[in-house]
Amino acid sequence: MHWSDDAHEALRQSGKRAGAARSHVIAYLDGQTCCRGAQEIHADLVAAGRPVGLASVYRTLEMLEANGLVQRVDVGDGVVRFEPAHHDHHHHLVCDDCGKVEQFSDGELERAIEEVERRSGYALKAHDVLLRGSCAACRG
Amino acid sequence: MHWSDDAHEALRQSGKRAGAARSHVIAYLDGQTCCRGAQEIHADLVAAGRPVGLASVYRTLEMLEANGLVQRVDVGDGVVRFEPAHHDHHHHLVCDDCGKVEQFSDGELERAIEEVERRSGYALKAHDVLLRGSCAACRG
DNA sequence: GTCAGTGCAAAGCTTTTGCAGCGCG
DNA sequence: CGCGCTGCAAAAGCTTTGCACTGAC
Repeated sequence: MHWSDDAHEALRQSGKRAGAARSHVIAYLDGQTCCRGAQEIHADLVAAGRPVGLASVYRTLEMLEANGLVQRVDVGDGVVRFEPAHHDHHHHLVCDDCGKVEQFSDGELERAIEEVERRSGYALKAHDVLLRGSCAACRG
Repeated sequence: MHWSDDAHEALRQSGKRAGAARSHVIAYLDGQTCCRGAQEIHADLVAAGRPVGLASVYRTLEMLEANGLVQRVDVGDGVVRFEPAHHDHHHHLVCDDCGKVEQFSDGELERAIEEVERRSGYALKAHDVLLRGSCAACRG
């Protein structure tokens, strides 16, 4: 069972119709390992010979986010990125020099966050951890 | 010793000149308890009868960030915020419903992050933790 | 056949940049 | 007095919105 199947099914059940643009965006996201921005998704799809309107990419991402199917990732460079809400929870490392974004995960960190969430008084829906610095390549 | 004194001193030592706009922005930030966006700073300064060009606010924030005097805070709403790089390290809780931003801090969380940083292979300069959800008021 | 989905283009925002002139050092 | 800081205005991105049309159901 792929994420794309879950996504299509969830949208169908919420009364949305399936169009070509949405299918292309969902298929594209399913093949990615980390977060992607709307412009990036649009450019890649056009390059792959699957022309999709930029507006449709934004609208699809908005819809996916509203249904909890993608998670918003903001690394602070003015571009909003999204990634499939997989089960393999992770966070991000950003290189301030070259802009590269990598992922990592850590159980101890998750436990600490859960504890904070419990005491916060908020009904929390998501959390993000962002580490910024210079990657090995840029340091050299 | 206020943060504003540190800021002025650090900028002076890095060969920058002091102008009215910069002084107003620094004084403003010194009186804030949490992060502020550039437009917000500009509007507040104008309202306070200290007219400052919006471009100067951006340029001052950029300069302060380059010198490590302010920390960038991005809560994912398309506005980049900044707050003085105080010694009291903290992170942020964002209410997705009303947009309110609060702060919190937790030693266990910091320890976990430090451990991840150590193993990352990056030369890390900063980290951020963002918790998103609904605050007590919006849940009611 | 209806109406949501799509694409294009225009508008809206925040942020950045160009440039003339003021003023700190 | 020179050069950096400032402010205005224009430009540059990313994102959103309006509108006519296509196509899913």
